[in-house]
Amino acid sequence: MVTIEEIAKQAGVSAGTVSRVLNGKNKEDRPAIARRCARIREIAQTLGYRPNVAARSMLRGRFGLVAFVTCGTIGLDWFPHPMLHGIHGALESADTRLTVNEIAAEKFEDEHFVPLLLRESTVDGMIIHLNPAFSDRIVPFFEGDRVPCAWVNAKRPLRCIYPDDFAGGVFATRDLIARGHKKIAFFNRTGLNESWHFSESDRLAGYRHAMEQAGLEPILYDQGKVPRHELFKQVVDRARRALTAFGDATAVLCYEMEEAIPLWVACSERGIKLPADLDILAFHETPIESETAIPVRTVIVPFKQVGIEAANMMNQMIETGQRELPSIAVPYAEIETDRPITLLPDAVLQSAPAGSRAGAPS
Amino acid sequence: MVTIEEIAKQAGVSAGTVSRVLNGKNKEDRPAIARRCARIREIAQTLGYRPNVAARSMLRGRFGLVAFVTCGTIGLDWFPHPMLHGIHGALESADTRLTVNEIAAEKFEDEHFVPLLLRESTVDGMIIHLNPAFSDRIVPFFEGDRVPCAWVNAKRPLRCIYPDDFAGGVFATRDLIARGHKKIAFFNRTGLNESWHFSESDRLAGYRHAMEQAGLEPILYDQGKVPRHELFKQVVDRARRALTAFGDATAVLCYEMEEAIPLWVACSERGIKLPADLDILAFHETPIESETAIPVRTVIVPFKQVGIEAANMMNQMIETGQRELPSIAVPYAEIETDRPITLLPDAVLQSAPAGSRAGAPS
DNA sequence: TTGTAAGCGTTATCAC
DNA sequence: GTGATAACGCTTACAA
Repeated sequence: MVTIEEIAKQAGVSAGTVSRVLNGKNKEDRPAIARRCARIREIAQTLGYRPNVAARSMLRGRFGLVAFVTCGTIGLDWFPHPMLHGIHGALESADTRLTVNEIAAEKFEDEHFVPLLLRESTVDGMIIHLNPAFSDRIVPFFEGDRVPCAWVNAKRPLRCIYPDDFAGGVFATRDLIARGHKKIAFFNRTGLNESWHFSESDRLAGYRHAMEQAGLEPILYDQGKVPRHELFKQVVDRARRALTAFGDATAVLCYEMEEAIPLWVACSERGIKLPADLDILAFHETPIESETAIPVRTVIVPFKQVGIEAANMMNQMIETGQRELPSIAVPYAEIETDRPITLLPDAVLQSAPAGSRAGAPS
Repeated sequence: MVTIEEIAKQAGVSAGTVSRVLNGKNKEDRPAIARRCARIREIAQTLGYRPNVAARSMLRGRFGLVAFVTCGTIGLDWFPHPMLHGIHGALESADTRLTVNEIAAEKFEDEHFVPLLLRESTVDGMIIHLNPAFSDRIVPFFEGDRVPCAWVNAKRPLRCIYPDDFAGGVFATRDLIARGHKKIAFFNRTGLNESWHFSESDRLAGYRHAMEQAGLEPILYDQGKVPRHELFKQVVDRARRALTAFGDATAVLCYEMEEAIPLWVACSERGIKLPADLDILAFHETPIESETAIPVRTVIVPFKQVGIEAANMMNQMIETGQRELPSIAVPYAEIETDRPITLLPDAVLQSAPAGSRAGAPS
């Protein structure tokens, strides 16, 4: 590895000087000096010098690294990909790196379990996605830590960033109303008095609110209490019953894609054409139609923005030391029919010319 | 932050001693010594000591960090989630951390572009997922680097780890044959002499091979050259034409989920019942039926295993300095109808008792 | 603007 | 088994 020392030797100056020049801490106002600085930079470039982050971290007392923690179980360690995207982008803008840590929640059953992430000191903060299927009891484990936490897709007064699902329910319902629908149903995942995640009851409440404001009658199907482990079984059966319950509705707002697709299956069994006979709108992180070719419109859950806000909050906590930041409900803004996938035409990319970057021959 | 120095002070020993004890480098064979060591550990525990990874890295000359690089463009920065899972798990077993770096491929059009990842020295290696939509010209950019690379889902002689799609095609076709089918079609994404990714031509070749070996006639639909940017458009139209071309086939093997769903749409338009009238089998990373409720069986692409092998290869490169490792084709092994989603019953998790881990009050 | 030197937290070496 | 001490690569007073 190329060190500052080597550059210093080649340039015939001291390490401190190289460091200062490379970090732009010299004015370089006189030509002779400017030339020398240029030479130093050139040598660094030629040698392929890259500052050693570990050394820098020690001085700064910061790692420049934030963890994205997903806390689920195998097969349930799901997180929305756009969220990762948002987090990554926002951290990058602050020259911060991102490390990903999957933690199987079962492991916490062993009370002595400490994840790798917390066994050593490596990160300045943690952005945590606690899978909705898990109990909140893991929360204090992380909240009690010395390293600051922000929580995505969770809803508590402090340090949480989540989609504003009540507003989302209103937003989606108003879209259907604006399209001229009067008989609009809502297809829930669980029973109407149950909720497997706050997003479910919030979207439903938003729907109810918007319907009431418009003087329309809510149309619902109450499937009673569905045990957690049954949630993803017999979905088509439930969709068939729901469709019957919805009667002459002309539009259905679905809690998620997992409701929309079985509903569409049920429709196609009965010869109901979409979207002509029934306008299905569903919440999902990416446009359902472009993923599945099924003609369903999608209310885009703003997970990317959630990620961005979370990363920004994290940066703020790190910069200021503040921990008591209020939570953020991120508004909904998009309804999409199709995602314009832009595949690049056959060859757009230039290969990077050799020597165009810091990395040099080994 | 708690340092070794503080522990040393409290314990009345030197820093070196604390380090040795905490790293288990003492035999601790005599009771007096064992007791002292225990006390040191206890103090560390109470103080919530965590070794500073940056300091450790400097000594070791290693970061204990590997990057997963996804090189695509917004909306195309896709990678299979199970792969991340596999990489994460295998790295964790080697006490190595994982950092994720998304790089928008367009940025390479600027020849001076250097991603954050390569501007500083932070990782011991890079596992790269180059989106199939991109040109291979980015390859030398990374391969020329000082930091070792492994490539996932790419196919070259060295340092690549990819699903063995030829064998996968054989595997899937034989499954259909074993189920008694004789008229088995293959539904390709592009024209038969085109291929947008090696997996497409390999699966097709595997299918052809297995059919031939069984003395069966391949049934294909050649859609001619589909321009890249048209690939994901008019998919249902193409599926309708394909279905017509397949004639009296009783089973169809699809290149991917994006083929299977439109095909199913086309079937349902014509009143063809699945799986009774037509047995659809498709390649995908996770079971299609549990994701979409559509009755299609899935040949699981072994991306998780690809991730595991990649991480292992990376570890080996780091350990041994070897760079000329031969590529690995990972075999197919699973066909699934449904994924058993195990949602935990309502409360399984114990909250971690305070003090059960290194982290202590701040 | 420069060189010198101290120091970040840890580990390894070497006498004791 | 222990305690000094040096070293890892870098930044930053401080004095020149």
